[in-house]
Amino acid sequence: MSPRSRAQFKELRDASRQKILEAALELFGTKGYANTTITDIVKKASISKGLVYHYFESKEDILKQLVNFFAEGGKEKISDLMTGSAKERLTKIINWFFREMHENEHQWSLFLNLTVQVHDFDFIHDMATQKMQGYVLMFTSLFQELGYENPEAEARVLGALFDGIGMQYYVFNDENYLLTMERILHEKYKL
Amino acid sequence: MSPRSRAQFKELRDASRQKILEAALELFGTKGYANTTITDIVKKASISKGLVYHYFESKEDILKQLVNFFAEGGKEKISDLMTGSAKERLTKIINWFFREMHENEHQWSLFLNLTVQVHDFDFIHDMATQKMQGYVLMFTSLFQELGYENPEAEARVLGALFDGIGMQYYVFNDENYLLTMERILHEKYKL
Amino acid sequence: MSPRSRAQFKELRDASRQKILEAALELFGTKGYANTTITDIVKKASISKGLVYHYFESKEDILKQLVNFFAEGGKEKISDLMTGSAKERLTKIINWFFREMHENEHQWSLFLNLTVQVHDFDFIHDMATQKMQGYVLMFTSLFQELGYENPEAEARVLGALFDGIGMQYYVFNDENYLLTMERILHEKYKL
Amino acid sequence: MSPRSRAQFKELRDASRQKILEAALELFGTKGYANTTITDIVKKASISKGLVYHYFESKEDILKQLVNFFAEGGKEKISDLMTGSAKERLTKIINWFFREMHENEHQWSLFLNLTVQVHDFDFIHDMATQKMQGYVLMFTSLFQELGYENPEAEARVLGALFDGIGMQYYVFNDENYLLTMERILHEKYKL
DNA sequence: AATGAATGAGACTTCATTCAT
DNA sequence: TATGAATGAAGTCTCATTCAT
Repeated sequence: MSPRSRAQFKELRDASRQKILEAALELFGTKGYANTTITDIVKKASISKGLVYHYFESKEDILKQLVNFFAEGGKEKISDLMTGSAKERLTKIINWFFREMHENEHQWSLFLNLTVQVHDFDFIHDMATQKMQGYVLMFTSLFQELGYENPEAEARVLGALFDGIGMQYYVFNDENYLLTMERILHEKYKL
Repeated sequence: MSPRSRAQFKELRDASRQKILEAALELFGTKGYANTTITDIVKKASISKGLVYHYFESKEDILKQLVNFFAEGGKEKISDLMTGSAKERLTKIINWFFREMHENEHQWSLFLNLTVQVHDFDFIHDMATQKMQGYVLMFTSLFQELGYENPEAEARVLGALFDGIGMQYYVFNDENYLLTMERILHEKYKL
Repeated sequence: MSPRSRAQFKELRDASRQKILEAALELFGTKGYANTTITDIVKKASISKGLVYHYFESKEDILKQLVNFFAEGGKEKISDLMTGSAKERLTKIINWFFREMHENEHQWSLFLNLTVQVHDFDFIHDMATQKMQGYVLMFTSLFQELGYENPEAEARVLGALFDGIGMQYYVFNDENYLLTMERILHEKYKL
Repeated sequence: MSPRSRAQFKELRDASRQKILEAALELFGTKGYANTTITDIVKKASISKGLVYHYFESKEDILKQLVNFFAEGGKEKISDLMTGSAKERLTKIINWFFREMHENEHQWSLFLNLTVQVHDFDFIHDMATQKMQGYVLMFTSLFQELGYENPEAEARVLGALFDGIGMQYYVFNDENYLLTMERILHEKYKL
């Protein structure tokens, strides 16, 4: 596991809550939500079964809180990237994407899992839709500043690329794939 | 009375098998494999529970046979696309991708689902890896013929784009998204 | 399989009925009644499932007819043994027991199986009880003629011995065990 | 409130495990393993279905643990019988056999059942074979000490007799049968 | 805040039996 | 007499959740 995801929940006051979320993140991300049992989580977190239901209403509630946590955190991180020239910002965004992908593997594979199960959880569907649309808007204005002829088209391409790269990384599970694609994107956008 | 003829029995068998596979495809594709129960399949196919096990060894066997069926079918279609000039072939491939996406929604969402559950089923992992690598090789030689400076990079981009577009279509569930992206790709590759 | 059990059902008119009973005998005897499925029987008999229910009302009915068949047959054989001097008769009976044991393995292991499931099938319980009591009576008069001090006691011992030997043969599954025990019984009764 | 203490939990566990094993013993013994359902056990033990799987991995595991439990217990008892003169020991063994038969009916009928299903469970076959051979060895040296002409033959006879008597008791289900046979054995061996 | 035993709905699967021809 | 597809009740087992302390 990467150093960052280890510490992701530090800000939470309760140690048990932290441990549950950490365990759930890794398990949901690797085995999938449906294939992860409360017992799995409990074992990995080294706490008792009952305690889970002290902090969370249900299994789905763990998922919700997990998603909310990252959704909140995501916003902050993204806004950090929005300073500097258009070129600098694009560079930052692309670098950020690959760094996140690499360092917070579980988080991203969880999101991939959830996205696919989008129709089972309304809150996921809403979040995913909003996020994707947000990215497109952001990228559009970026490519506009960079003088691209069809900025929205390029924004949509980049959005789809991010998703596609995430997916292929998940399947290949090969760090070199990430490095290759990062280089390719840098060249593509002349960064 | 004399028993049914061989042909009659085969008809019955094929019809039932077909009903089961069709129901399973739609359900696995929309709800995901894990969230689909045999009872769901049985209800949608309007048959009895026992009959499923007359034709399939297990729930996983239904999945395997579904995947095999499409994997076989897919090969033929793809080879049809490999004639004509490089530009024609690229056009055909892109058109084929969007048409398939649109017409065989359930099949593609099933593949998406499975790809994400790649680590649960070995046969899926193997198939997905091979398929992705196959596409990259095919696209690479295509872009080479088209005189692209870095054909492999462009091939990887297109491969990732297909996956990414598939994913976003799955989430948005909006036909316009497909139309938009198809137009964008045509412009991007000047087709 | 022994030559005799192959031909056991020859006297039945219907070939299919014969095949079903033969298959059921072997399967019930080796795997037990509960662990044998109609499909098992059908496969071994090379007939169709439906046909079983043409000849037999139910799975239990197959068992009943099987048991009846041997119960009837058994009576005849036994009465053949009841001629000659007491010593000759005892010799014949003991020889008969070991020969049957050896040649009609399936039949005897079926009876062993059934005896143990005596409480599930009333007709078995009745038959087993009667058979055992019949043997004791027969043996008693035999040992009386032979001048044994306590003929009934010796009869009960021999009855229990037959059952015990049958059981141990079933467990050991070793022909030498039968030979050894036959010799021992001959010596014991000075035959 | 504070959680239950270790000791309290252990008490709960032991009580439940005990209830399940007791119920299973009686049911497996009377109806047979195959004819006993988990629901039967659960009803007799007045617990929930899920709890069975909290303590046992599977239905077969219940059987295994039952058998192990008695196999362990059996060893101790047997060794208690091996003191004193040869005549005393034989007396003790025979008395022990009939007492056990009478007092632990369910256990012995379970063993009878299992012995007959010997070919379905490897661990049963091994146990049964070993046990039978062990008895023969023990009885042989005993009859040797007692000066019998052919001690091994007599040992085999007694071994088979025990099995046979057990079987007949199971069928007749009559206490008088046991009393009769016990008297007969005492006379037979002049105890 | 914490434990882990206990519950029960529901999942997958099996199989004796029936049905249509 | 014969076939084999079709049924559905019932079996084993899983697991999110609750309960008692």
